[in-house]
Amino acid sequence: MFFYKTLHEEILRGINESLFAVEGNFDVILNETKKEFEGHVTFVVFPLVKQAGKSPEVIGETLGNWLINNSTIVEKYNVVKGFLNLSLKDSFWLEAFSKIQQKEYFSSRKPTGEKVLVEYSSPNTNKPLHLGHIRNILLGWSVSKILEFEGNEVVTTQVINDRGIAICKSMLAWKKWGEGKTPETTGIKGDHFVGDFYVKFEQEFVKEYTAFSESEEGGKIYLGQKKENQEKTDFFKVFKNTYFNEFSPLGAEARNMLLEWEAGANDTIQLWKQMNGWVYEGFDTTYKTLGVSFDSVYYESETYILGKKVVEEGLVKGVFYRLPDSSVWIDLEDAGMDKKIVLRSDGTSVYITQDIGTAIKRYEDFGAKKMIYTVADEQDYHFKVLFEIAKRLGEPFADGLFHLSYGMVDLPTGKMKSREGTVVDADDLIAEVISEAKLNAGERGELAHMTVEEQENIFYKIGLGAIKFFIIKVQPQKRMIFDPKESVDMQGATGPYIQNAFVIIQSLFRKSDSATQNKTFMLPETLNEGEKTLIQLLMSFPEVISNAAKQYEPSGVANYAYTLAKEFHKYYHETRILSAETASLIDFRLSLSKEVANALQTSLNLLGIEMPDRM
RNA sequence: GGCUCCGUAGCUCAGCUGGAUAGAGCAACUGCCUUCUAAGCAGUAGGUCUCUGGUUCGAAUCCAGACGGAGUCACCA
Repeated sequence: MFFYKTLHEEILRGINESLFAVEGNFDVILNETKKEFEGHVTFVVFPLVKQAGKSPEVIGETLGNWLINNSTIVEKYNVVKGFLNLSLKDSFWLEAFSKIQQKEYFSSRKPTGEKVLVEYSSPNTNKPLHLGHIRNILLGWSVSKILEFEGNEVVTTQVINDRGIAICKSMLAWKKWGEGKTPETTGIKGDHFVGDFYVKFEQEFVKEYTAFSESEEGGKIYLGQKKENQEKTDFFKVFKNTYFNEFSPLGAEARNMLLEWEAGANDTIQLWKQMNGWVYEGFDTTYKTLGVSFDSVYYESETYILGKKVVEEGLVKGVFYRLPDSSVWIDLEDAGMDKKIVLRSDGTSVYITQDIGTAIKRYEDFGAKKMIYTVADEQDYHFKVLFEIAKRLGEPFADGLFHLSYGMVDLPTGKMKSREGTVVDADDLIAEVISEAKLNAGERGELAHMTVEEQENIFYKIGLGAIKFFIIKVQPQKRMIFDPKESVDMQGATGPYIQNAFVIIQSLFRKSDSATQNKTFMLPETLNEGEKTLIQLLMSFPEVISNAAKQYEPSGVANYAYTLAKEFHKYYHETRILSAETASLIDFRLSLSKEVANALQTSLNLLGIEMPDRM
């Protein structure tokens, strides 16, 4: 609120001189005046009532009067109940505007010297990315951009779950039914290709399981193990996992493959590398389309051993303890959590062990004392435990760990379920929203003169702007309902609405007389309310970004950009810009528009959204 | 059951470091393109901010409890 520093001081002086002596540091809190009242800034006088010994109205009048006579900024005031509404002089707005025009205003802040690592995406390699990943990726990316803007040195990273039974299922299915096909020979994107074999495995497994449940052997098991009054279909719903592990030939083959992988069997490792390679190619395409990138990547197949050494050291320090069956634990009950296993009795590591190891490895690699994990809220407890363990191990980064938790994405029909085929695929969604942008643009005809390539680029920016804004405007901690129909909508509070405000401004500059552009203009003597509102919004830009950085929360930036775009649309409608009364007024309005465009573009860039020049 | 998160208009969401008569968008209805891009603007209608208590001059916002929804409490990840 550095624009209001002088006003703060003046109000404080006013209280001292017209009401009573202020003791200590009294906090003058200013609010923006609500639209339905006259004024720009409101000072609430209720907190002064007791000390002043006067009614709120009298205090407001007294202070307002004092400001009229002594303030360099306040032009008018009015008092409504305990609210002192202040109208500020045009000179104040113009001075503020000249600060906004300085180059640094929309550039990233001076380096803080702080290094921050941001983890996001972190998928499994057995299926393509879906809507849930998109929310994760957009959040993580946006937070990394915002932190970077605030002067932090940011390292983006992910840890890929590239091992385990899931990928073995895909591998087995490909081996059995793949007929040597590849993404190249089929023209299917690599991650989808591998995902299709995962689905194929499940289909074959279900066939096998159905046959089993109808067989004589299955019948015996049902009769022998069923609970009282349990229907056969209900029993076999629950029994599926046990069947996979204890009876299924396919299950046995898949598990055998996992054992071979762990033993380092050559053929299996080759196949594993081959299939994961296809998946990574597919992921890379999607990441590229989404406009995100990673400075580093960790693989669970490499990091899962890392934690073990740490556990051994922690045992010596007494942070962990070993049970007779040789499993290793940590007792977090005094911190309000449970006991947690960190090494299995067979000496292998569990999920959290890897995470401890990975965190330490990352600290060795990058020396970032702040690490942010973008992971869905189903893992809230996991990260609470992880961070507590880091603390007890005395890791230097333990206090800088943050779980950027976000709610799951639901569909209007309910939860996304891969088994029921209701998962929204990332690539499909992106394609859909781009073609919707194309459809809309076709109706408008603004782009008719451009080459196909230029047009495609614009549809892409608009489509991605729509989807990204739609997801990022919702606060992370809230579960969100994703309506595919709404997400491709480009009217109202959407990415394209904001892009449109930007595009209109670009058009103004194209149409304005180039001789008058960027010339130093005479400041107009009077500003209209729309101009003051825009300047006031531009003034709050730094605060919006720094709040987003402090809270690791980009939704405020999205909402800010929308508010600003809305005010601009309104201003544009009410105020003539290119045909203003004087040349200098034209210049001023163009300059103001330009700063609005800067604010919109900078804000949306921090959300990973690009601006088209036309649409 | 313990813990965590969520509950605001028909729907999707803002507002939450306490301030005025709780705001947008969508959907519905009315106007506005011979004037700078109508992906726009203006308007009508829509509310017991889940409920109950507490703190306060003042509570959607803070605290406690209840109700409803979700998640989690694995030698899964």
